[in-house]
Amino acid sequence: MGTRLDIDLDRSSPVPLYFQVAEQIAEAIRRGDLTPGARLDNEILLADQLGLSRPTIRQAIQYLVDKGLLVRKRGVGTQVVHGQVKRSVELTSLYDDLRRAGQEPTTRVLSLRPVGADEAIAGVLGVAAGTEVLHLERVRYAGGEPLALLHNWLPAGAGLTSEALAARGLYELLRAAGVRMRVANQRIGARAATPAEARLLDERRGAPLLTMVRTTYDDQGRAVEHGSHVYRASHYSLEVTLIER
Amino acid sequence: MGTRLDIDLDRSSPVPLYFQVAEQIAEAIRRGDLTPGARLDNEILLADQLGLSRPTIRQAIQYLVDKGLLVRKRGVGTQVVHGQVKRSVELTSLYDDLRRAGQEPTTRVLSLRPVGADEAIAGVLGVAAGTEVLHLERVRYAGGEPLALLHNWLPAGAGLTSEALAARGLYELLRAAGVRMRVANQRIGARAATPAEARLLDERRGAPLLTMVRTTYDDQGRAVEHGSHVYRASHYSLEVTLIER
DNA sequence: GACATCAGGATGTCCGGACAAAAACGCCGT
DNA sequence: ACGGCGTTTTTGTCCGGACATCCTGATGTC
Repeated sequence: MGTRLDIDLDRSSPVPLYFQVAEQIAEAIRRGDLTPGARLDNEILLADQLGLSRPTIRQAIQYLVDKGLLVRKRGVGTQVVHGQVKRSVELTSLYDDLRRAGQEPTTRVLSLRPVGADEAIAGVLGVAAGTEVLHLERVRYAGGEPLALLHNWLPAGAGLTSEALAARGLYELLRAAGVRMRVANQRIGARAATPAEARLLDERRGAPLLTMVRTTYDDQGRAVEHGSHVYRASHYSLEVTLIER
Repeated sequence: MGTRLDIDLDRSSPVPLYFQVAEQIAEAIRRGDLTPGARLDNEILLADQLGLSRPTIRQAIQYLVDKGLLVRKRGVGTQVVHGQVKRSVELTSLYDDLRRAGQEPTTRVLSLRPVGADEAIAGVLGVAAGTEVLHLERVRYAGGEPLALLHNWLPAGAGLTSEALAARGLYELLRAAGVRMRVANQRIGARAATPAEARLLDERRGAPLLTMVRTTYDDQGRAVEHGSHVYRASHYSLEVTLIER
């Protein structure tokens, strides 16, 4: 039944076999070799064709099911999901999003200095009140227009400089510094622009702004970054994809 | 090392063993028996204690890692994640959220009738333009105050009545009708209230509103619901948790 | 012809074992 | 006292098999 996939495995590679399989199936879907609704061969047959065991195949398929690319149904089989589920959502920053959209974002750093954490900031970052944390204030531009006003607080000032921040995104710099971000909690709302915000963002006073307060945690659940951002609603919206397991 | 968990298994239950284990570990974390940072016994020991095999234990732990409750590190062990990662995000509706928050939501159905799908709606629902779809317009109240104006389009009018919608949430009704929602794509933005919206929501004209356009798909990737909603920004915000795998 | 029953096919769950790789620890020499 | 090396611990990956459960379609009966 199934479209005969040709998947080649490299057993000497450090990349796990299940991952090699998953990637090549995903690639076949992207390429269009596997069209939406197409049924994969059953797991046992697939395992046989590739010379792998069924658990390994299952692990590969499960990985793609979690990503929303495949759908399994007991007694029926495994199919490529119908409809284009825009794959997105990873832990990205505004900068990443803009870059991917082909825009050329620029950044103006308004402020970059250590401050004593007040009660609220200390609470979310999980440090004692009064501890020195790095406070960061930036304006992000895209296409020559101001887009967002970004406030961030970070526990350990990991060697961030104004120059680096002007050229690259915060998340990119943190990742390069070896920080492994894993969980982010975001609260999204809206409110009217204050006069100061309106001036910085080239909007009328009282214009609707999209607000996002986010705290990002690493592997260990330690807060690595806390941000309070406002976006020009007329120029930006957020996209989120949820997958129920 | 680990705090001795007592987990009891029911092998005659139809609930999978790995799920029984996962639930009881999660419960121990919620209860505080397992504090953040606490190390679990290693997988082999755990399997031995419970009389299960290692793969089963691994499946249980993996489930909790995916949910963001545990963290695994090779050579180290499995720990309860530090910091409270507010668990949320499943595919819920505004109604569910309010109920969980202890509020008593009410709904006024403004309109409930079949309409011919225009180009845009037909596109997102995956039907031919002009096909009859159910259009639904509601105002949601909480604590006696209007909170949101909800517009929805559904492909097959699955026996929805005004009475049912006044008493329960749309998602609840769909689930009860056997619809299995799995993926949702949301775009979140903000804009100023139109005069009509301001009147319905008891806001001033031009007040900032949070907007959300969502399309929900089932197992097969078929669209089951499309909604365009506006929320009073002064009374509501959205919370989203992202977990990177 | 319609409904109930049965068989086949597929995924779901679970077991037991084996080796690899990464991280932490202790030992030892300098 | 310090640094390097090997050992131990623990999770990561992979195998092969067994039975359960669910869905679908065909068969058979009324």
